Formats: sequence, C-alpha cells, structure tokens
Amino acid sequence: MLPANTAERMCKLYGILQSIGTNSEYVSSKELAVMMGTTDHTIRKDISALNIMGFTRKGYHVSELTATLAEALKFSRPYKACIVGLGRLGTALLDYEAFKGDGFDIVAGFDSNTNKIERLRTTIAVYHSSDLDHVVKNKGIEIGIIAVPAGSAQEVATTLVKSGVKGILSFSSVQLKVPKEIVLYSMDFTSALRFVVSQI
Amino acid sequence: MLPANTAERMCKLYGILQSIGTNSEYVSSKELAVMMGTTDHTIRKDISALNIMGFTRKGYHVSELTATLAEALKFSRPYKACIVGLGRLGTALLDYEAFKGDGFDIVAGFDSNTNKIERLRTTIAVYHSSDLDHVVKNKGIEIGIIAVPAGSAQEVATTLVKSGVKGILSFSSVQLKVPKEIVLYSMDFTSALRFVVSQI
DNA sequence: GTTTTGATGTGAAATTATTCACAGAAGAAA
DNA sequence: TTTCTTCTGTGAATAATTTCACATCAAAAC
Repeated sequence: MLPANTAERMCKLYGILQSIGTNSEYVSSKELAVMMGTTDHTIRKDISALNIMGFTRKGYHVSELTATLAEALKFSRPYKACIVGLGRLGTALLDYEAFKGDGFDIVAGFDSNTNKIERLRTTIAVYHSSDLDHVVKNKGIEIGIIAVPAGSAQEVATTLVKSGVKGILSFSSVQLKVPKEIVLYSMDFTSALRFVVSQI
Repeated sequence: MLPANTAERMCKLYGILQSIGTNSEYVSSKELAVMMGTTDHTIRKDISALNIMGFTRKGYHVSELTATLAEALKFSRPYKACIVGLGRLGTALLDYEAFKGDGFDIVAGFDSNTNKIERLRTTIAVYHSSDLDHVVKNKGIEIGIIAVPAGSAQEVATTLVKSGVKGILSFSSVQLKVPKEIVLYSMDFTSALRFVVSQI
C-alpha cells in the first residue's frame, strides 16, 4: 500500500486534477506543487509510487494521471455512504456540493429525532436511527459519516461496524474504538482550531 | 517549538484532559493512550517535551498537566475568531457547542448575502462581507474561519490576512496562498472522505 | 521491612518521510 | 543539426517521528 502521507496528499491531488479537467493536457510537478502547497520534489516522489511516466518538458498527462490515481486510491467505482446525525453539521454535509456526483453516493441520512426527520427537506432518504443497522445492510452502505453529539458517537460507530460499514469519517471529538480492520478518520474542529492557536 | 505532530496530538489531549476535569486527580499514560487512540510510549514521549514530571505508579497530575499544556499551546488567554461564510457549514460552526466557552470567542460572522444576514438568528454579530476588513481590525480578531465556496476562498483569505488575522482555519478545498508567517490549517471534507475510501 | 508491582523518563534503535542532487530525456531555439 | 533549456525519475542523504527497552522510582501488598 501507498505510504499514508502520500495517500493523503494524493487524495487532495485527485481533486486538483479533476478541477484541471480538460483545460490542459499536461501538468508539471511544479505547477501541481503550487496548487497543492508543497514542493515539486514531493509531487514527483509521490507520483513515482505509481506506475506512470511523465514527459520531459511537458509534465504528466492529466487524464492519464487522474485515471492512474483513481485506480491506486480505489476510486474506480462509487461508494455508498450515509450520514448519521442530522443536526446543523449533518444537514450541511447532506447537501455538500463536493460530495455529489463524484465517487460518493450519499444514500441515506439518520437521526434519532423523529420530528427532525419529518421536517427535513432533502432528496436523500432520511431514517430514524433505529433503522441504521437495517438500512445499512439493505443498501450495502460501506461508509458511515458520524455527525452526532459526543455522547452517542461511540454507540453509532459500533452499530455502523456491526452493520458492515468498512470505513468511518467522524466529526466527533471523542476517540472512537473500532476494530483495526475498519478505516477510521477523524476530523475534530475544536482540536483543529486549537492547533491553529498553538502555531501562532 | 514543539514538533508539529506532537503539538497536534496535544491539542486533542487537551480536550481529553478537560473532559476528565476533576473526576480524577491523576491519569496514567496508558489511560490517556486509550482515550487518544495511540500508545503510552507516544503519550510519554510527547509529555516529555513539556517541563513536567509524572508520579510513579500514579501517572500525571491532571490539573497540573492541563495547565502546563495550556501554557505550551498558548491557550492561556481566549482568542477572538470570526467565521466567514454563513452557509450551512458556517452557521453550523457559529453555534458549534465545542467552540463555546473555552479558549475561543467567536465574535463575528460574515456573509456576502444581505438577506441571509437579516434572516439569521444568532447571538453572535453578523456582518456583510464588505465589512470584513473593518470589523476584524476593530475587534482585534486574530483567527479567521473560512467556510465560503471555493471560488471566493482565496479572496477572503487575502482580506483576512490584510486585516491582521494571524491564523486561518479553512474548510475550503482549494489551497490557499498566505504569507508564511500566517498559520494555515485546512480541513477538506472531500479529501478526507476520499482518504477513507483509499484506505479501505 | 521487604518484595512486588505498575508507573515514569529517556537514550537509542528503527522506521518513515522529506529533501536534495543530478543524470537522462526531449522539446524549443538557433 | 546542435545547443539550450526545462522537465522527469530516483538513489542517496537528511530529517522527523515512532517505537523500544530498561533503569528508576515509589506505592501497595505481604
């Protein structure tokens, strides 16, 4: 497997390549470095982990690089995901532009508040949390996005794992315990904000 | 300065210590490791960068460790922050529980849509984006949180920097260009989701 | 009082990640 | 054609980070 940091950078690179689209046929490591906020060394080193060749004085073939990256990062097919917790953050994610269309299918939302479920207007099906297990299994959802309050995050994570989810993106500040074969990535706003302060 | 990774972990550690509060007087590296999702080695190594001593067979004195961390991470005073972009994500952040009360003062919100500003119900003052520069300077805001669409993120960042902000937390997927003395931390949901997929 | 146990603290080793340096390739220019 | 220039590719050097191992300590148990 790709080194973790390389993979993380490549996920960002993938987004950048998509935004380049067909606007240019080639892109150099130097140009990519600017768009990525790294150095051209890093770009080339990262790409060297792929089985791909750039062209002298031209750079990399955008569509070829995109396709190779997609394969390396397993984006070759769309993944079904769900969002658990439809508070402000959860609903923000529900219609987050960037999630749409490309690589991910947000196929369900869950909340424990029945009123909230009824009030919500969205094109995505929403369910009560008690249906989590059932719906995840039925729809073959592979990724769970956790946007519930800290108190219920672990419970949700456990249910998601039991229902067959393979990866979890958590916005909760609590450390979730999941089996080691489950991919877990946490984004904690408060920690991030603290980090900014600490680096000032 | 603390190594970057250490600082990042410590920001999380700080939150955990706060949640322990006065529930227990001491906490061991092993216990912290579980709560952090790392190893006790790492915890001890990180703490060893501080000028603090644990107690044999007891662990670290919670309140002492908290205070020392707060100093090392510069949390000794609250920081004024603002949120630019009051779409779903921005408003979610506006009343994000965890930001409240502790270490941060979200003192302003900005949006370029006048109607939205008028409709919003919040205890935090909201302004039109054209007042960004003025308000940031006047209130002495040091941290900017960017939650605007990709297209305007760079412009907002530039304005924030010009207005005297020292740190930026960005939720935009575009790479922002800021002077190197400005602290920049980016959280990109789409990249994160992609990363989860890539690690499955 | 002595032994056992369960902690810390830290130098050293191992691992991982980044940066560098430069050979090689080929488009562009002369 | 020949030279100049600008790009890649990668092994090597460096740097950063994590992991380990174990000396040391003091509370707890006996």
